[in-house]
Amino acid sequence: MVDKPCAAVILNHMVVNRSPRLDRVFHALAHPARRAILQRLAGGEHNLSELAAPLRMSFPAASKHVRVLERARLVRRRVVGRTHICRVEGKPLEEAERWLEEYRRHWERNFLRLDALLDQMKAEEREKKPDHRRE
Amino acid sequence: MVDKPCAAVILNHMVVNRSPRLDRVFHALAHPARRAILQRLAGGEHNLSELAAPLRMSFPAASKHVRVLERARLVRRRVVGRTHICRVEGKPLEEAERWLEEYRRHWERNFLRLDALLDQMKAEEREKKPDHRRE
DNA sequence: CGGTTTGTCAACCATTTGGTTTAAGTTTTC
DNA sequence: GAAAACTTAAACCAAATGGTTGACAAACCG
Repeated sequence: MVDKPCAAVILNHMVVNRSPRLDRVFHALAHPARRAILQRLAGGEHNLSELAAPLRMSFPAASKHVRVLERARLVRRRVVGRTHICRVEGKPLEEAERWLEEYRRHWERNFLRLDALLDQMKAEEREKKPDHRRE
Repeated sequence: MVDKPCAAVILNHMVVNRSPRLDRVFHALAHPARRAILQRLAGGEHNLSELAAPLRMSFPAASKHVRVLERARLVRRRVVGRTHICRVEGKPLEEAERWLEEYRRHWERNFLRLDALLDQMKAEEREKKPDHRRE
């Protein structure tokens, strides 16, 4: 009852491919303030005050953004004295990059296959044009 | 009045580095249903009914997800008759990948620099240890 | 023509997000 | 010990998200 036979093959990979970690990573990257924080941290460690200073928002707001980055495991903090020092973490980003890479790979492979199919159809049409079936 | 001199250099790149397109792309990728739609579309074109079928949600909900993907320019639709046929678009994803790549580059370069700094500090400490200053 | 398929729109709802302000908790410093 | 620095917590708010249902508009098929 699936719409098309070729769709069933693809369904192996999806239906509901839950991945809360990936959700959190992409969501964390979806806000300019959080990307700014990450870019800042890419230059080295900073505490919360330093991170919040250039952002045009209140300190608690910036603190919440850092917390979002932590939930996505993109940032880790260590508390030394009264300051909370943050640094970036690489592994979660790798997963996101891997998803994008696989997506692109799948997509480009399909394009090649589509080109081949079009060539084949063109060749078939050249040989026998009497058989006229739509769809 | 900026906290540290080295911070001012980095501030060129940020403060408020608005990029609504990037926001939309990452936000679009942050939901499992939308990633599933993209993976499905990576295998070829589909209309809305086909996209909505495997998703455990109402048709209008799925339609909204496709609309989010369209606003992010990750998906384009063409209307033929009563069916809306969707296909993936590659360029916006490239921008996201570029951001991730630059972020990683910046971050890894800093790690190298940090290693060099640690070596230098170790060497200095070896030569003259009388100067004992905390921080 | 009438019914079915395909899809949108509008209204509604619960939850999350992103922001604020004010208060409170720890360290450090003087 | 008092003040200042660095953060969190709590209360609150507006807007966005993610989902539902029901009504409607086309387009296709019989």
